[in-house]
Amino acid sequence: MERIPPHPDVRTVPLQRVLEALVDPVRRSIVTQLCDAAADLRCGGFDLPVSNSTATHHFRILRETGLIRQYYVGTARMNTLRRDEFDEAFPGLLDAVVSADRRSSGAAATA
Amino acid sequence: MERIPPHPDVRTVPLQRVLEALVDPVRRSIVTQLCDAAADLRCGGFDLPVSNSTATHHFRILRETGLIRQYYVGTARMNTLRRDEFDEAFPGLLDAVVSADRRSSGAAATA
DNA sequence: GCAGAACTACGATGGTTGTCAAACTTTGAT
DNA sequence: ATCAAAGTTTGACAACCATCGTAGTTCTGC
Repeated sequence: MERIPPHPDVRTVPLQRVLEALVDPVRRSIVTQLCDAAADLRCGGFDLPVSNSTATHHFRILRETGLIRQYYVGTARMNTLRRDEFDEAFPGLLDAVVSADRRSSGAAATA
Repeated sequence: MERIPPHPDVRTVPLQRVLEALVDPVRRSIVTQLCDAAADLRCGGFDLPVSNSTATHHFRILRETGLIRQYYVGTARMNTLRRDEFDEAFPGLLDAVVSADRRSSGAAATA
């Protein structure tokens, strides 16, 4: 039996849904961390300021928005960024958001 | 006496604020219409599905986010897109959002 | 000066949503 | 078989925000 609900076709996801997904700082942090990571990450492998149940909620929204793909490895739920598919559906958006997010988060020394 | 509150320096506006501004469909419609318009538009010149007072609310948020600049001409409040400044602060973001928005709104015939 | 046009400001309200704790499920190891 | 680990699900709660109507402000024209 499948433990993970089906992933949507990103091209059918409306822009509204995408922006609603990316407007939340926690979800944006997930996306950014996934973008910076060399490999896929399990849910518990993220640095998040919320409880487990809240994190689950955010992962679900990202999955339903078509931003991430989830799959199980043992008891660990892995997450991968659906970059290519998403870029095709929303060209330039992920790059712009993630880049701006990195500037914001890593804003410390500009000298 | 100034009738319009001061406009922020776009570079000081956090990404969070920008996304919160762009996530609202009415505000995104304002930005898109402004993008498509040849000249500046007065508040009453937009095609919006909300009351006047609500529209004012949205214009204020866009101004405070640094996306639009407002100025009076008689009794008419004019609006202009701060494209260059915004693009410098958030490269690629406006383009990605407006492009995707146009695809969504104008989605009718693909034949 | 007065009327009207064009917006804005002010409360008030309703719906949405991010948050948590507690209980549950599934898998892997002992 | 049992136990722990890793997440999920459910229900409840609080905060935020888009929306509206009404009243107010500023300018133009007569």
